[in-house]
Amino acid sequence: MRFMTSLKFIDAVAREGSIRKAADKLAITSTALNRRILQIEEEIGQPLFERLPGGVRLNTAGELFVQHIRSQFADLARVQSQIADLSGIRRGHVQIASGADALRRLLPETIAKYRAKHPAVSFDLTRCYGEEAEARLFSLDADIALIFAPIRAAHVHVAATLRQQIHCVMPADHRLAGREQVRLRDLVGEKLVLPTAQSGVRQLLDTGFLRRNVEAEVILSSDSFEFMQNFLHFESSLFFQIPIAIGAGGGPADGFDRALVARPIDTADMPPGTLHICHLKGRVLPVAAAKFLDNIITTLRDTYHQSVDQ
Amino acid sequence: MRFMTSLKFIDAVAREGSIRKAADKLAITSTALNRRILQIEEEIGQPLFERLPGGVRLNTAGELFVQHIRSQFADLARVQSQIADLSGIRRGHVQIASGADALRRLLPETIAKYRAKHPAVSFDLTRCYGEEAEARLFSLDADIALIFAPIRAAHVHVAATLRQQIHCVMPADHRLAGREQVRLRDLVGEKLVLPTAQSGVRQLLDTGFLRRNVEAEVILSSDSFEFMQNFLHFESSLFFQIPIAIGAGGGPADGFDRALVARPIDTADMPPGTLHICHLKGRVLPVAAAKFLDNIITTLRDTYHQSVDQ
DNA sequence: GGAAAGCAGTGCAAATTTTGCATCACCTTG
DNA sequence: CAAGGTGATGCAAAATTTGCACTGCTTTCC
Repeated sequence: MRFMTSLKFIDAVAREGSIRKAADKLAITSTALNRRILQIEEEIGQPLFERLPGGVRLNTAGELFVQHIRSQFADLARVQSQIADLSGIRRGHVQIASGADALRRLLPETIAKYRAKHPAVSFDLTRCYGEEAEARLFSLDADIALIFAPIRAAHVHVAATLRQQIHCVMPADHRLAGREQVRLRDLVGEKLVLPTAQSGVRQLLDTGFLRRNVEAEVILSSDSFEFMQNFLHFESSLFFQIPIAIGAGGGPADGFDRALVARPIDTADMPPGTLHICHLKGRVLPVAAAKFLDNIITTLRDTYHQSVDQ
Repeated sequence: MRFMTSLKFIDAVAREGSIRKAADKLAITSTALNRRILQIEEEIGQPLFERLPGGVRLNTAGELFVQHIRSQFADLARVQSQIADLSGIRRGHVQIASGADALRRLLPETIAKYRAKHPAVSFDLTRCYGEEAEARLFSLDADIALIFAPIRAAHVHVAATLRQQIHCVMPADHRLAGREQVRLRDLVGEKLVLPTAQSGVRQLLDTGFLRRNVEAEVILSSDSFEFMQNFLHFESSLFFQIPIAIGAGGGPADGFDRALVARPIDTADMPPGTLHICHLKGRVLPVAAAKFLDNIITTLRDTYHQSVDQ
């Protein structure tokens, strides 16, 4: 997109915090880049960057302008995707910010299914926690966010929600494996492997332990579900997941080998958490992203036979 | 704005319906313009214009793209205005679509008052009827619309409303001039001068006559209030206006010389109409426009001692 | 039916703009 | 005080954009 280069350059400089570094990334000389920026600043009538000894930084005007630039890019992507759709070819790029939960089963499955129908659509998956996901929606670095945590910011539009009870994952021969449900007090004395504090699952668990006055023996915190799951094979312990991470649908490879089973926490001890499927409020998504969002929602509805929309 | 030229060119061609004509307006050769358009079409990957024997016309993709372009321009204007505001200087250009009513007194007064405080803000006033005003908001050719008629389109956001009773304007020595209010049946046998059919005032009057079964003798229809008012000096007749057009506040020149008086229609015969002060839904107005909108609303509130907001 | 006038598209050379090199002035860090 | 980082600037080369002359097409008007 020739006519957007100057704007792209400004965005790059803002991100890098240095004209020379940005020039390297953009494969031009710093002097050319410098002059483009000076020219635009002159056209705007005011500087957009503060010149610091170690580089440049956006000033207030620059912040406003860069935000404008980014929304332009996002809107251009939307228009392009819509135009491509006119000729029957769905084309585009979908950027998703998601917690680790949805990245385990839900997104791989849903994306593969979608790409089977529309191979010209590419995806970008970024794993992050609630707050960062919201920030990514705002900075237009993400089209869609899947957040298993309360929504904080007002600028986030929740397209759908899904209630998910936390499950306790344990070796198949564990004393609790026979139960239909697990009570929190059953976990006393058990060695627990929990997600990091930023995770929505962890926050729910901590609240539950606190309220039920259960002393949890946390032997390990990790942000990797894969690590935690594999750890169970070496040291007998418990970890926790929500159904979308387990793949309750029960596909060919359902996330667990035979040696592990998942049992839900009793809802009396801990209410289900909410998975939020979101995009930026007021934003019209590119066709590819909008349709993929629909796909996620119908997939979830079909899999969990729950009302999903909001 | 160097970096917007290509987009400005496309917009111009779309408006003119011909590359040559647009080139004339833009003061470049048609060949240069032609090639810029071909280049952008190539970058988009699809033609934006249909080539007709008599010129060019946007195709579906082009419609989408041009709409995107226009929203970009509008948003850029917003950002520029916001940046200018940062340095204390309010700068900008406010585009207003308004019925003839508000153009008589309300807007001249309000704009002059605003410009006294912010002389770097320029204005563009376009007189038009409800439907066109809504279209102008949508095509971003207007920031603000003042419409004395029902709002039809869903994309219009009504920032404020003001109830306005239609007044009957007559020579000061007319037999009805003594009344506090005028009933519709009093108008039987009178020679009436009415606004054109598209006007909101006319539509209210027609409805009223129909409902009260009054045979109105319309000797003249016009879209010019000034013409109608002056006509009364030559042939004794009645015409109709709403308070904002008369200047109920009663400034130094209150729109009428001594020879004319205005009396409201009895609300039992005809409910007051509604003046809608609108902008495009979901749009963030440039600072200059947003603040001017506030000014209109406070002016109206102070003048008419009515609750104005909605 | 044919000429005239309108339109968009194209090859080629001139004009303009953008780029890169060398270099300056400035600041921080060691 | 030197070294290494930053953004800014003069000048010539490279790249792009522009304008002219012209083509091929269609409609319109005589």
